[in-house]
Amino acid sequence: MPRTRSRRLDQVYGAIANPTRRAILTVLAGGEVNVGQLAQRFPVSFNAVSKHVKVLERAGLVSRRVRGREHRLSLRPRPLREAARWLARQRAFWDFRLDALEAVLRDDTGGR
Amino acid sequence: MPRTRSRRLDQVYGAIANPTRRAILTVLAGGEVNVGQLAQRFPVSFNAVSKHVKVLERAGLVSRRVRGREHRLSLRPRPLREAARWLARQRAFWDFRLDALEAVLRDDTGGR
DNA sequence: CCGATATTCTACCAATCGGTTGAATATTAA
DNA sequence: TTAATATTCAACCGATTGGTAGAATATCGG
Repeated sequence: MPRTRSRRLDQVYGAIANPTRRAILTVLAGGEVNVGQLAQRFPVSFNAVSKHVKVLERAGLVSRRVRGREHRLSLRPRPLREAARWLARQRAFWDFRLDALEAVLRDDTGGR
Repeated sequence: MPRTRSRRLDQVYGAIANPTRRAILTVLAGGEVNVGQLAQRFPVSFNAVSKHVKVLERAGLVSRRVRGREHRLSLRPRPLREAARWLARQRAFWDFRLDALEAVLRDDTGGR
C-alpha cells in the first residue's frame, strides 16, 4: 500500500498544484535556463518566478548551479517519479476496488 | 505535450498535497463511509475532516450520497487518472530529455 | 573604479489554508 | 414532542501563499 504520510509528497504535490510552476517544469524539461530567461516567459514579475523556483527547489524538483551571476536551473526527476508512483498505486487500488464493487452490483441485481 | 494550465489539475494536486486528505482517499478506497466514521479515524476534529472532504469534493475526487442524516462518501477516480496522466507524460518527457543530455555529455564537451 | 546585469532578501498585502469552537439544521428514535 | 445523532455553516485564528516593490549583493564588462 502507498505510504500516504510523506513530507516529500506534500511538497511535490503542493509544488505542481500551481499552473505557473507546472509551466516552469515544462520549460525546464526543454533544457537548462537561468532565472531571468525563465521569468521573461511568464506574465508575472521576476521576483514571483524566483519564488516559484524556490518552491520547486524545496520540493527537490529543481536544482541550481551558480555560474558567476547566473543561476542555471535544471530538473531533478526523482521526486516526480515518487509522486507518480503514489498516484499510480492509488489508482490501481481504486480501480481494483471499483471493479469489485461493480461485480457485486452485477450479482445483486440478478446480473446480465 | 501535457496541458499544464488546468484548474482541475490545480485542484487535484492541491487536494492530494495534504497528508490527511491522502489518508482519507486511502480509507475511501476501502469502501464507502460516512463523514463521522471517517472523522473517528483521524486525530483532528469532525469539522476539520468535514472540510477536507469538501476540498476533495471540489477536486472531483469524492462524491457524497445523502441518505437521511448520513452522508455516504465514495471515490470518483477520473480526476486522479487525469492527474496521473499529466505526471506520467511529464516524467516520460523528462526522462527522454535527460537521456539525450547524457548522450550529449558522452559525445561532446557540451558547449553552451 | 564604474555602471549594467542577475539574482536574492526584506517587507508588505490580500487571499487561502488547516485548524478550532459554537450555533444551526435535519433526521432518527424514544 | 423531545432528545439524541449526523452534519453543515459561520466566525475566528495563526500560518502560508502568490503576488508586488524596493533594497542589497555579487558579478561582469568597460
